[in-house]
Formats: sequence, C-alpha cells, structure tokens
Amino acid sequence: MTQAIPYRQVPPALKASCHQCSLSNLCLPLALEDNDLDRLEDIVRQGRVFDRGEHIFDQSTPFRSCFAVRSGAVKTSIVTESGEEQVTGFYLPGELIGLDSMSDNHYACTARALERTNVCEFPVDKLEELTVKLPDLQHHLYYLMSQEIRNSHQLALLLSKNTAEERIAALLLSLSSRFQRRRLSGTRFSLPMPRNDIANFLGLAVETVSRVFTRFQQQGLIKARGREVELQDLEALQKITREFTRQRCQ
Amino acid sequence: MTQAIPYRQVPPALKASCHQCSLSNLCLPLALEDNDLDRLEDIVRQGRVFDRGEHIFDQSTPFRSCFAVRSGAVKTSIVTESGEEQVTGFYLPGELIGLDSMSDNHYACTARALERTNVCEFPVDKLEELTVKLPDLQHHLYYLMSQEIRNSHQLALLLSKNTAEERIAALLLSLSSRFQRRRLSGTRFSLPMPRNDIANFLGLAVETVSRVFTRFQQQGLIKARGREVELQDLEALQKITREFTRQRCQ
DNA sequence: CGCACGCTTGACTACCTTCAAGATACGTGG
DNA sequence: CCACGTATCTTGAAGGTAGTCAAGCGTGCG
Repeated sequence: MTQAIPYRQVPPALKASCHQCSLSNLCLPLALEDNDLDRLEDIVRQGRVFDRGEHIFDQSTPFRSCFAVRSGAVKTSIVTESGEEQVTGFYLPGELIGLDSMSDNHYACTARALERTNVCEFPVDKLEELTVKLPDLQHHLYYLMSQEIRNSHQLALLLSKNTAEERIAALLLSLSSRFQRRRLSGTRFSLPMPRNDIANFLGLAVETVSRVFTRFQQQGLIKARGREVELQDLEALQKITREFTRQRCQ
Repeated sequence: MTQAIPYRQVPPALKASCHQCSLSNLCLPLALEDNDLDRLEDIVRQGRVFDRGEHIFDQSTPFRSCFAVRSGAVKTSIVTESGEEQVTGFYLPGELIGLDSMSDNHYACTARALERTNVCEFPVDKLEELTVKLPDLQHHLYYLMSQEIRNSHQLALLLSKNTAEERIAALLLSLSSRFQRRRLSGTRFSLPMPRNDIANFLGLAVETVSRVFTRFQQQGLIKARGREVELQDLEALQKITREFTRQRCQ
C-alpha cells in the first residue's frame, strides 16, 4: 500500500517559490507584500516529501519547525502515556502544522502523512525572528494560532454535545468547504483518511462511523464507496449539524 | 449570594503596577525585564472589577482587548445558533482571556465572572504594537496561544475518550495544580463554578456530575460539601485520569 | 416563613460501544 | 495473472454508560 518511491526531494518543477505557489492565498504568504515575501522565501525549506504513513515529526522530539501542507494531507494526533491516540486534526494544502508546539521545546503532537504529501518547512527560530521584522507576518501568525484555538473549541463542542450523525455531517461539510476553497469540488471528493481516523477524531467507534455512512446513504444524503464521497444533499447535512461550522484558514 | 458592592474601580491599594503584582510570574510580565515592563504598564488598564455573573465581554461584539485575571475566576463559553452553550474554559488569576479572538474583529466567546473578579485589560492594537518592539513579549504571546491550543486539544481528548469519572478527576486535579501554583492549597479549595458549568464544560449532565461527586466521596477520594472540596487521595485520582494532565501557564 | 435556586437521588431509556463475524479491497508473492 | 493474506470496511446482536425525566433535599435570600 505504501509505494516506496526512492527520491525524497520533489522534482524541480514543483520547487517553485512562494511567489508562484497556488496556495499563497491560504498559507503564510497571505499576509505579505511582494518584497516581504522574498524574506519568507529565504527561510522556507520547500520540497520535502513524505509517503503515506511517514512521520513528518514526532511528539516529544525537539521542536524545530512548523510545516505548511503543499499537497496531500496530514493528520496530527497526541498519544497518551497509556498509549491511547487522539487525532487532533486533519490538514489540507495551505494549512499550517505545529502551532501547538510553540509553547515548548518539543512537539506537542505527531504529524503523519495520510497520503503522499509535499510540505514546506519553516524553522521556528527564523520564523520568529522574521515576525519581529514583519508586523504583518506576526499578525497573521496570531491569526492562525487564534484560528487553531477556535477550531479546537469547536471540536470540543462537537464532541461534547452532538450525536454521531451530527459529528459526521459536520466533518463532511468541513471538508467540503475546505476543498471548495482550494478550487476543488465541494460535493465530490476523496476522503484522505481511513474510517478509523475519522472515528478517532470524532470520538466514535469505527463501527458507528460506518453505520452512519450507510444510514446517510440510505437517506440519499450522500453517496459513498470506500473513500470516494459525493454529497448529494448539502442542505440536509447542514440541517443535521445544528451549529458546527469549522472554518479553517478563512 | 451576589454582594452588590457599589464601586466599579478597585481601591488604590489594589491598583498596583505590574511590578508589584504577585502574579507577575504567571501573567504577561513573566517574559519581561524591568525596563520593558514599564512599557507593558503603559498600555494595561488595571483595576476593572466585575461582579458574579457580569459579562467581561460578549461573543460577536467588537474585539478590543485581552484580559488577565487578577483575582476571582472567569468562565468562557461559546453559544451556538441553536442557543446551546459550551463552556470552553475556566480561568484563574494570572491567566489570559481572549486569545481565541485574535483571528477576528469580534470576540469568539463570552467571558463571565464566576465570582467577584478583578481583571487587567490589554487593548489588542497596543499589545500587538508592543510585541513588535519587544520580541520577548511576542515570544511569550506565542507561548500562551500555543498553550491554549494544547489545552483545548487535551479537552477534546478528555471529551472523546474518557468516562465521566475520568473527566471529573481530571478537572479536580487540574484545579488543584493550578491553585497550588498560585500558592494556595492544592488539596482544599472552593470550586469557583457551579455543578452546572462543570457538567457543561465536561460534556456531561449535571446529574452525572453530582453522582460522580458522591461516588468519589463514598470511596474516600474526596470530601465535598457544596463547592467546598477536599482532595483526600490525590494518587487515586491521578490513577483514574489515565493521562489527562492539563497544565496551564506552566 | 416561604420561595427559588442549586444540588442530590432514583428509575427508565437511548445511544453508542463492544464483541463477533462477514465482506471488500489491496498488495504481495507465487 | 491469479491466489492468498492483510487491512479496511460493513453488518448484526448484546450490553453498558450516561442522559432524561421526575421528585426530594438543603441553603440562602427576599
């Protein structure tokens, strides 16, 4: 299942600058003028590639960098002493990973590639230095971190107050809007993560996730075969999620 | 129970500077040298007092300031369109509120005083200006926001994986360590919040919270009468919370 | 004194989990 | 290319934890 492709560096074609990156309206460059963007490019390390299942960084190892997803998808999770895992987030292209680690010298979570994934690396020491010089970048970083807190609060809300159906509808809609923002279809996409991770993220058993998927399908809300999903009745799904709206990188 | 004390400003004695504040090892001053601290003092608005139940700020109103709890206790909560409330955090003296609002021009949550509470106000525009000039302060703000993300992830973990007993033991231990850090007793304290808020925060029904409290008492783990709590067997409580360790402002 | 609010306790119900087994898809090796 | 093995996903039945509904208790305040 894991295709062992030899090279670790992306081909030159992908090694474009932030200037040309299609994600510059989502990622860190969002905050910057052209000339300031050059300085961000000076510190970014582009073109790191991870295969499915590979660790981008590990919980409790020295914290060095934040990462922006360039392509592919990433999941972050924390592992407890007793070995339990909690998936804390799924990250799509243009989203930044590692912000929860800035309060320590060690990563607060583990980040794994859900599929073949290309990331840009921002060494924190240099990033912090740069934000001192570029107030806009500093502001944007505050923004992103604040957004991360909000998302996590929304997740807590979802976990504590909502039924299995509401949680799953919410996740589907969240993914939908995030794909759409990336100019992909918001109604027809492929789930980057297995049911297992969905279940873990939403605080459910895998079986429950599966059952809800089939129930949604029977009701004509979605069409799902494996990871391929088509949202057929967005309004009905929105009605199910009474409130949950996870707006990442908005 | 709510003593309506007329004045809104604290008496001069309390209106001390950050220099003399006993919380300077927890709050924002933590990051600063003496001379830089003066500049923080220039922007802080000290001595705002709120009675129990009063709103410090309201969700969706214009975001102007972050607040540090000086004395008392605060709860933050988000309200959904359908009117459901989710308590997102309890804040003790030295802790900073409003960080989740920095990604918007409006407050992301509502903050209410749980008892008579004294706060220090930091206007965000000035705070951001200042962090550009004081890299240590900027770093500390990153630290606090990151900590807030971690806490929220821990909460999500707690809500999705743990039983009612584990959640309540975790909350008691969290409060215990946070009181202790403030040089108060870690084994004998008064809960600042009603059962209702505990239940909401932990994603439980009030009745469940009540039942667990009595069960813990029968097992000799705690002694509780109303809001007065005495933790009698810390180790047993720690054993119950298999992993949850909420370290705020560590 | 009595009402109101917060807290406690009991009985019943429901949703989700757990356990178990079967189905499907995928990658590997023959 | 096919067969096998493994991982993922689905489906079914039984059981448990916490929720809901309802009532009683205690304290504080008007």
